[in-house]
Amino acid sequence: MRGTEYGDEALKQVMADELRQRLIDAEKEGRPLRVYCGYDPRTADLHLGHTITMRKLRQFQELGHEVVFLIGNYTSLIGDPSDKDILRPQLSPEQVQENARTYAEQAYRVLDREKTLVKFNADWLSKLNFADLIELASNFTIQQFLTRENFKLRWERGDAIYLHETFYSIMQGYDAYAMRTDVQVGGTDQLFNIVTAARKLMTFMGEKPNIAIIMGILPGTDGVVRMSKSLGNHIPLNSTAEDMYGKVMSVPDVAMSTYFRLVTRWSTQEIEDIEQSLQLGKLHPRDAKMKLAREIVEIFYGGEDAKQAEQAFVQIFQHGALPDEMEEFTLQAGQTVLEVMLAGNLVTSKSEGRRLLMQNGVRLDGEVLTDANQSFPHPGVLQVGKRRFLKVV
RNA sequence: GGGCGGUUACCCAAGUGGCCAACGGGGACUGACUGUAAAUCAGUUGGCAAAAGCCUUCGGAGGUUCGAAUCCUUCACCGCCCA
Repeated sequence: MRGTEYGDEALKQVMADELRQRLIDAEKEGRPLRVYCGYDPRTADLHLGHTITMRKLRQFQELGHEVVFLIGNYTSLIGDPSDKDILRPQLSPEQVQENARTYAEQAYRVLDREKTLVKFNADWLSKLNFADLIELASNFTIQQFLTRENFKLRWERGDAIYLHETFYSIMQGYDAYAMRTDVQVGGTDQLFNIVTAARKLMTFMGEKPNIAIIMGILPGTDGVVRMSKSLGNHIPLNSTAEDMYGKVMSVPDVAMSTYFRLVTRWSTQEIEDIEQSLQLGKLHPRDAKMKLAREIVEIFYGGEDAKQAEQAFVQIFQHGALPDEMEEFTLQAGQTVLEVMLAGNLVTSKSEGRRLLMQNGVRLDGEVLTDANQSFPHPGVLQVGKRRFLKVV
C-alpha cells in the first residue's frame, strides 16, 4: 500500500483488508490476481508522473500477478473529465494506434514486457448499445456526480458539464467488469471512477468489486503542482539520462519524500532509513537527492548511463566544468556574437539574445560577453545561462 | 426558440477611440546568493533595430475614423437566464 493516497483512512483500511482477503481467495482458487490500470492514448510522450501506476503494476508483476495495460481507445473519445475542465479534440483511429504503440513502448521501461497484457477497451465498449447504457447508468445519480469535486467546482463556477462526461466513469467501470479485474490502480483523480463507479457497477453486474489502489500524485519540478507537460514542470521519459538527472536535482527538497515513495524501486525500509538519516543530519539533502536522481535515471537508462549522468552533473554543476559532449558550431568569417547565438540555436530570436547579453547571461570560455554586434572573438565554448552550451570551432 | 454576457500575449486577467506591444498576478528566463534545493533580492518576458524608431498582435472577415483591443456589420465558438 506504499505511496497510496485515499484521503480517508477508513477507506484505505477497507481496501487493504479486501486486498488481503482477495489474495487469500485467489490463492485457494490457485490463480493470480488480475490487476489493471487504464491509460489514455491521447498523450504520446510520457513523463515521470505517468510511471507511478506502472511502478505499482510492476510490483504486482513481480509478485506473480497478472497485469493488464489497458489502452483507453474508446474512453478517449470522451477524455477523462477528472482533471480537465475543457473538452479535448477527438483523435483519429490512426493517431490512437500510434500513441498506444509509443505509450506501451515507454511503459516497458517500467513494466515487464513479457508479463504484460495489452488490451483496448473499444473491444467491448463499442459493442454496448443504448439499452445497455440505460441499464448501467441507472446505477448512478446526478447527485453522485455533482458531489465530485471537479464537477462541483465547475457547477459552482457556472462552467459547462456535458452529459457525456458522466459516461466516462460508467465506461471505466464497465472496463473493470468486462475484464473481471480484482484490482484497479489509478491516481487520486481516479478515486471516484474506481471506488464509486467501478465497484458499484461490478456489484450490479454480479461480480466481486475490484479493489482500488489509489496512488498519490507526483509533484512536478516546482515541487508543488502535479507534474504535467502543459505546466512545463515535467520530467520527460524520452529525453537523455543527463537531462533527467538534472531535472530531478532541481526538484525542491520538500518534494523528495514523495518522489521516494512514488517513483523509486526502494523498499519502505530503505526509504525510512534515508529519511531518518536526513532528519538526524547524517545525510546532506543534496546527497539524498543525488541518490534519488541516480535511482530514477537508472530505472529508465540503466546503471551505466545513470553513473555517467551523475558524473556529468558533478562536473558541470558542482565543479563548474564543461559538459563532455556539446553541439558544435563552425564559425563563419565575420559573424557577430549575436549571429552565432542565433545560428547555434542558443536563442530563438535576436531580441532574446540581446536581452541575455544585457543581463550578463552569455559567456565565452567563462568570460562575460555584452556586445551583441562585436565580431565573434575567438573559438571556444559559448554558454548561455546555466545549461545551454555550444562549442564554437 | 427568446433575452443577456463573453472571446486579450504561455496561463489567469485589466483595458471600452489616441498617453497600448497593451496594468496586475502566475509561470518562464537572466543575474546575486546557494546544494542547478527552497526562501530572498534585482531585472527581463512579440519581432527588427546600437538607438530614435519601425513592423506584427487583442476570436475570424469587412467597415467607420486623421487614429480602433476599444465603435459598427457579419461569421465562428463559449457561458448565463427564460422556455
